[in-house]
Amino acid sequence: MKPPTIRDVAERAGVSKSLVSLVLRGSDQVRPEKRDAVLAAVRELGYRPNAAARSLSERRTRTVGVLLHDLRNPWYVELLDGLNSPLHTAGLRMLLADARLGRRTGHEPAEPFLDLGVDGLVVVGTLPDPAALAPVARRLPTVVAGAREPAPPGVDVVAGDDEAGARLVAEHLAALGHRRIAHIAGHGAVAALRRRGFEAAARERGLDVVVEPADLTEEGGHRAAVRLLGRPGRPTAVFAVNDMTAVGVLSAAGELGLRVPHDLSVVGYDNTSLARLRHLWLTTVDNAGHEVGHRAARCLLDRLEGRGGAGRLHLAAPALEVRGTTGPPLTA
Amino acid sequence: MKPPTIRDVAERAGVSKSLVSLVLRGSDQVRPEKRDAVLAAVRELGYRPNAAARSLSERRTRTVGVLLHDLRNPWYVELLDGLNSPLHTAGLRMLLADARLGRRTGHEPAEPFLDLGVDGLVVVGTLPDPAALAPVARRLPTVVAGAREPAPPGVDVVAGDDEAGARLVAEHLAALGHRRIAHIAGHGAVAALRRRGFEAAARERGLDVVVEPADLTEEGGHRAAVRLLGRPGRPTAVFAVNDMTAVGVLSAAGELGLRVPHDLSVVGYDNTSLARLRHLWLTTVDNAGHEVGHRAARCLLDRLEGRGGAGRLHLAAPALEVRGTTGPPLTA
DNA sequence: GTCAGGTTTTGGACCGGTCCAAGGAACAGG
DNA sequence: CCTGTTCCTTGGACCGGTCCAAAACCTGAC
Repeated sequence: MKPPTIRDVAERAGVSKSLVSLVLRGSDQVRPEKRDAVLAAVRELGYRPNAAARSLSERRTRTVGVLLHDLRNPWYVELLDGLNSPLHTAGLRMLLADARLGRRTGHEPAEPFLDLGVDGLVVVGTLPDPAALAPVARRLPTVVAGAREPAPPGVDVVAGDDEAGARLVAEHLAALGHRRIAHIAGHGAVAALRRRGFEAAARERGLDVVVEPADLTEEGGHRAAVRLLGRPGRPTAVFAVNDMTAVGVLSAAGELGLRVPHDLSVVGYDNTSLARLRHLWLTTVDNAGHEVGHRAARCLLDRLEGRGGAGRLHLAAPALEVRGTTGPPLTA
Repeated sequence: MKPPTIRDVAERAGVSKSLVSLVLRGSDQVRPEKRDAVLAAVRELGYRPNAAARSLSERRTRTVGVLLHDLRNPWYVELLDGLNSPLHTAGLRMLLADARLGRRTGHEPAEPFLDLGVDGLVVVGTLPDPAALAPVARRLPTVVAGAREPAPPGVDVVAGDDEAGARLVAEHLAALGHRRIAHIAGHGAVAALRRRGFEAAARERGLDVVVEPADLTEEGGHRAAVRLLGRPGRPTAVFAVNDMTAVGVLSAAGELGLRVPHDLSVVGYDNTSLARLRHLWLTTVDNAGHEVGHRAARCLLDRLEGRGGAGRLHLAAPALEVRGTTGPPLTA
């Protein structure tokens, strides 16, 4: 009835439990005939190693915790995919948790991971309270992926190069002939970088930039766009801090009777599935989520192998994804 | 250097490790002064129980595995939320895995959970291979949430009542005065139920129903809509099998010069965040994801407490969410 | 036939908890 | 003061693996 243990296997194969353990861990110090006997017994009994026992004695779990900022934001999906394959080939499994789901309980979101004894931690996106990460990072190899907030010492940060991505947008709009452009800005470190890159590149090209703050929602984008487009001397192009906000701009434009891209060009950021909807077909910036995930995994693996050192910053090159919401300005 | 164990705490508090264990498990058989001494020692040493050791000796992990069909489909987010709170109050943690991420390796997706020794399993959405669930379900209390495929014996199924939801749509369109309506159908058990409920309710009201097959993507919805709306005698309303498909219908309508809802009413299903975008503002059916998750959690908890029995089917009542894409037909 | 040297195999300690039977303390009644 | 209870504590076995030092087994050489 009870699942078989290594000792049951040993008895069946007529060897000691130590030998079974050796075989299961792939030692080459075992005579082939014994190995076969053990493997046969394993098969016959349907033996599965007990992960709890193993991690108890090995003092590691072969598991890394992945703390997601918010499952509702789908931009991280690609990142997870990139994270998964290097970890998997290294024999590590991923364990996901949503920082928001746990928050209600008042606990520090990474705590379950600490209790579970994961070997490492990947934080995806911006945490509600980045400072809370420090005590965890002291005990656990930690990598932050997709956020740019200042990280505790010894933590690697991997992210897309938001400043460069925003410059791509400015260059694209300038090349189309836009002279008067707006940026709908957000809060947080990532948004600040996007704004900075965009403003710098636009100014270098002598463009007029007006910045309007918003939160990172569709609603916020809509409100900001209404303010922006209702004023005299309205811009011919808008760069929104993310795709969600850009969708808000699109709906505001529609309500104001502006056709996109004829009367107004709109650019988002993140290349979420939203932007790929043919109904929206939003020009946006792809921030190389897969690449970010891949490099975050490599960073973590490095640290797990003992190569510690100070936290480094890795940036992946973003790419402009030109779709249907940008074109030359009306006056050009 | 090493994290403190229960024995370190015992030594510090001047008691035996057994007493520490009693205190930590909240026994009332302990004299208050000893309890305080133990708790103080725990605090001073920063002791955290070792989950691996605990599950090894308790023979359970206080963890349930949640197997997601596909992280890219966001409809399950609400469901997860509903799942989380009952489990959390029962002292169980959730462990997420994506069936697609692991599939590449050729392994059965629930296997990592088996090795990890989770106490129960929640399968969210339709699995690539439902039959693969049977061997797992024999070993583990299992609940399927949000799918309607036939489940192995002893597995509870919790889902929204898709047939009833689809009836709501038919009633809504009939009440608006539509007489000639179309359904864009999908594959799978859920899609079949939606189609059945819709057709039955429409026929009862003497409506003309034409059904067009599609896959469950935006692209598929678009193509189906083009076929449907290009023919003579086109319907005045379209009920799409899900929101994604409905968005495809919207874009097709736009390209054909049909205004929504003036020339064409469109209804989706799932009430995803997509439908809530004011740019789309899609009339849709909310399938009570939170409720489904909640009831799935209760089912699992019941089974964990030994109340086994045959698998039951629980249906949650869906609700129509009327937004901007439905209205009276032109001819009415 | 014995022995050195290498290869396989094994028993037992250990990882950090839980659990239980038995031991000790305290207190009431005789 | 002794005894029987009740209440609190404790030592030690156990969960199912890993790991290591020592034992057992070979092999070829002398």
